Amino acid sequence: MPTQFSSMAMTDASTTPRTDPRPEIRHDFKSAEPRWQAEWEKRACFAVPDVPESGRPKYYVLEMFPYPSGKIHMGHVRNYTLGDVVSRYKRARGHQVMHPMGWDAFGLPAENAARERGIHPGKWTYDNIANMRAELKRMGLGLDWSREFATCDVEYYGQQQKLFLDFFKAGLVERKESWVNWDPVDGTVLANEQVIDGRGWRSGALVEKKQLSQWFFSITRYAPELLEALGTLDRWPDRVKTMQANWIGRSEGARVRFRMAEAPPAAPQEVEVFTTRPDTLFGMSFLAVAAEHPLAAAAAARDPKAAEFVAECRRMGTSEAAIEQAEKRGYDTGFRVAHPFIEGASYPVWIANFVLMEYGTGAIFGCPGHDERDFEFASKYGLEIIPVVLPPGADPASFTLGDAPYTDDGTAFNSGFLDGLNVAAAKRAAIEKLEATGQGTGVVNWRLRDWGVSRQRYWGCPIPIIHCEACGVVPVPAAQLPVELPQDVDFSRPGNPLDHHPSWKHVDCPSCGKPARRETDTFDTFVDSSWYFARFCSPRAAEPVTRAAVDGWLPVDQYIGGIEHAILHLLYSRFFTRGMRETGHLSVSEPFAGLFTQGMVTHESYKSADGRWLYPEEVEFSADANGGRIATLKGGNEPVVIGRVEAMSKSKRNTVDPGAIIERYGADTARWFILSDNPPERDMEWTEAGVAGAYRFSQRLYRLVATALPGLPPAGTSAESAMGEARKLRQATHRTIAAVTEALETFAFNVAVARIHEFANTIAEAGDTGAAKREALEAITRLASPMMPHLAEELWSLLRPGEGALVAELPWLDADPALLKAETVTLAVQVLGKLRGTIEVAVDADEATIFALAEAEENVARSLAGRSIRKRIHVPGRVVNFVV
RNA sequence: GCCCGCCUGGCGGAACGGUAGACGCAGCGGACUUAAAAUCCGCAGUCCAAAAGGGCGUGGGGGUUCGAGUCCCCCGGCGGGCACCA
Repeated sequence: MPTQFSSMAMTDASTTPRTDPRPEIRHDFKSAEPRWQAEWEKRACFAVPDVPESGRPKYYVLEMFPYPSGKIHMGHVRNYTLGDVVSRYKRARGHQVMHPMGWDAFGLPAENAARERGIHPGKWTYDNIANMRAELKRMGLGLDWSREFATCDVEYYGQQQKLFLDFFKAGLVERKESWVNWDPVDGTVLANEQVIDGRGWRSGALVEKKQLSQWFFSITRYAPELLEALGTLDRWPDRVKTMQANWIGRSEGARVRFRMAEAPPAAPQEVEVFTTRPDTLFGMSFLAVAAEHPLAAAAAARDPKAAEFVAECRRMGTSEAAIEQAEKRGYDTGFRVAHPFIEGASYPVWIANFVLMEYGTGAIFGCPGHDERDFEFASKYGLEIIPVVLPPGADPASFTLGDAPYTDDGTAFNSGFLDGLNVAAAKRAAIEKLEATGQGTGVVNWRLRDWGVSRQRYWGCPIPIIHCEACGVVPVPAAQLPVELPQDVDFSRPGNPLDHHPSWKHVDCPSCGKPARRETDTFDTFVDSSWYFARFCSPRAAEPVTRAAVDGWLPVDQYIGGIEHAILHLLYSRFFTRGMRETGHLSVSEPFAGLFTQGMVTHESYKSADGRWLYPEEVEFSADANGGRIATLKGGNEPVVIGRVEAMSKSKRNTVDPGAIIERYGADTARWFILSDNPPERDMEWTEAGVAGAYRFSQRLYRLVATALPGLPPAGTSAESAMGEARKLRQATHRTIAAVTEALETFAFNVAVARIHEFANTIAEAGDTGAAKREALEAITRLASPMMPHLAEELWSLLRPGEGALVAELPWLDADPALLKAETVTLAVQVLGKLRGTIEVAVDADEATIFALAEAEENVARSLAGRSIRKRIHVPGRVVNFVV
C-alpha cells in the first residue's frame, strides 16, 4: 500500500500550506438543512413500530413535552437537542429508538388568552401547536412525528377519562374537602401564582381560603412504595431522589391524645397531636392547633377575638411557603389540656398560624426547649421554656438553654420516668407508656398528601362523573365516553364557563334516569402529563394503551427535562404508573429508568436609562478605554445598563428567539453552541459571541473536509499499515473516538465538543497522511453527527459520493484498542506534594528506575539537595511524590 | 421559613483524591489584503524575576491526607422546589 510512503514523503508537516487556498468554500446550511430533513423523512429514519421488533434492543428517549405557548424558546432548544443527541447516538449503537413528540396542551394560559383577547382556547392552542411544530422541525430533530398528539385532543383526554374510571373502580379516587384560594370579587378559584401578596392578580381583592369538595387520587396509599422504590432508580440524580424522599417525608413518632382540662361543653373534649419527639413531653408548655382545627372553630364560636384571628389566618393563602414565611403568631383560646404523664398539670391551647391542618393531626404540643419554631413562639408570647434533654457532658444542676433551643441528642432529665435515657430510648419509653395508658400510639406519619385534581376551569379534561340527587356520585358509563368539552363557551363572566354553560352540565342520571348534573370541574393538567409517555407507545389505540406496546417500550430509558419538575410531575407520573399497573394497563412500576435534569438557559438583561427592559436585539456594544463593554441603544447614543445574567423571561425581555438564530446560523450551529457551552445540568448563558464561534467551527469543519477531499485516497483504502505521522494521526483518531464515546455516554456533551475541536486542530496540522487522513475526516464527521446531523450528512456525501448511505443509518465507531496504547507516560514528580518537574518513562518501567529518574530530574534534584528522603510514593501512570 | 443544588482565569468551562486552567469565547501581537471581513500563525491565571525559577491561587474559614477543585465541618453568595404555573 502506498500509504506509508506518502506519509514518509511528507514528514515535514510544517511545509504544508496552512493558509486556506480556497477561502470561498462555504457550507450552505440554508439549502442543506431542509434537504437532509426531507431525506430523513423520506426514508422514515426515525419511525418505529408500536411493538418493538425482536432481536434488537429497544431504547425510549423522551424529553418533557412542551406547553404550546406559541413559540419555542431556548429552553426547548436545549431540551430537545440533548434528547436528540442521545437518540441519534443510541440508534447508531444498534438500538431501535423511540423518540416521540407531543403537546401538554391544557392549562391556564389558553383561558387567559380567551379572557384577554377573546380567542377560543382551542383555536389559540392549536394555532400555537402548528407554529411550534414547524419551528421544532427546523431544528432537525430525529423524531417519530407519526406519534404526535396533544393532551387537548379528545382522542387523548377521552382515554384519560377511561383511566380515571378504572382508578375510581379500583378505589384510588376519593372525594374530600380541601381549601382553595378564593377571590371574593371575581368569584373565582385562584392558582397560587395568581395570588400576589395575598391579593387576586386581576381583582386586587384580598384572597380568602375557601373549603370545597374535590376529587383526589389516593397517592398516599403508595407513599411507602414510592419511597422505597427510589432505591431502584440508579440512573436518577441523587438530588432528585433526595428531594422526593423528603417530599414523601416518612417520620416515626406518636399520636398523643390530650384530655381537655378546661373547655366549654360544646368544644371537643379531646385533642390529638402528632409528634416526632414524644421524649420531650415533660418539656411541654403549650398546645397549638391550626386555624382550621375544630378546636379553633369552637374557640371562635364563643370568642369574637378568636374568630377574628381565625379569619386573619384564612387570609394567609394556601401555599406552604407563604405560611412558613409569615411571622409566627398565635391566639390563646383560654382552653387548657391535661398532661398525659403529669397528674394535675395543664397547659394553654393556642391557635397558631404556623400549624398546618394538612400535616399530622393539625395540632402540636409545644416544647420550646428543643424545637426551633416552638422556641420562637414561646419567646414571643412569654410561654415557659423547660429544658428536658441534657447535652452530653452538661451538668443537670446548672444547665440552661441560653438564646437557642437544644435539638441534638442527649440525656432526658426533668422528665420523670424518662430520666437518664438518650433521645431514642426515651422516645420508645414514652410511646410504651402512652400505649399502656391508652393515651396514644406509636405511628409512622407521612408528609405526602393526597393529590387533589379538581380544577374549576374550562380548558382541561372533564372529570367523567355525574352527580345525582338520588344516586349520589355516578361515574359516566364507558359507552358515554368521551365527555367532550363544549365549544360554545362564554369567557365574559368570571368563574368556570363549564358551570354556567346553559346546557352542558344537565344530563340524565345513568343510574336512575332522573335529571342530574355533570361534574363541571376538570383535571389538574399534571394528570395529562402523568401518562403521556405510555400513550406515545400506541398513540392511536382505542384504549388508553395497548399492552404489547407498553410492555415492549416502557420504561422510558432516558427522560430529560427541567429540574423544576423534580418533585411533582415525576412523583405524579410514578404514582400514575402504579395506578395503571393496579388496573391492568401495564406491568412496570417505574415510568422513567433514567432521568437527566438540564439547567436553564440564561441571558444578560438590559435596561434603558429610564428603567425599561430592553430586548438584546435593541442593544449594541462597543469597547471602553479599559477593554470593558459599553452598551447603547441601537441607532442612537442612549446609554443602556447591562444587568444580571438571569433565566430568560418575557417580563425581563432577555430572550433570544430560536427561530431567528436558526434563520441566521442554521440549526446545527444552534445545537452545537447549546451543547458546547457548559455541562447540560448547569444553567447556561446564551451569548451572541458563543453562537458566532459555533458557526465558525461548523464552517471550519466543512472546509477541513472539502479542501482535503481532492488529495484523499479512495474510500475504503486501508490505513492499517500507517507509520510515523500517519500512525500518530490514527492514534489521535482512535483516542478521540474513545473520548467522544465516553463523553456521550456520560452526558458530558461539552467535553465531547472539546475533544472534537482538539481533533480538528490535530487533523489540520497533519500533513498528507493518505488513508489515515481519510479515516480521521470520516471519523470526525461521524463523531460530530449526533450534534450537527445536517452538516455530517453533507460531509459524508462529499467523502462517500455515490454511496447513498446516510450517517443517520450508520453504526457508531469503535476505537481500536491497539491504537489507544501509549508507549511512554509522563509522570509528575512532587516533593512534599509540590510539583517540581515531570519525567517521561516507558509504560512498563519498574519502580526503581522511575524513582532514580525522578530523583535525577534537574529541578527535583535541586529541591531534594540537602534533604533526606523519608518516603517515596509512586502512583503508576500519575505521580511520584518524595516526602522529606 | 423548610427541602435540594451550585460557586475554578476577563467569560463558559476541563481535571479516576495525583502536572489546576484541556477546549472554546473575548483580548493582544503577527501573516494575508489597497482596506475590511473571513482565514491562518502565535501569546496569555496572578505576583516577583532579564531568565532559570519561585510565591500565591478553584467563594471565605477550619480539618482529614504523602498529596484536596475533588472528602468532612462551619460560614457567605446565587439558584430550583414548596402541593392550583407548566
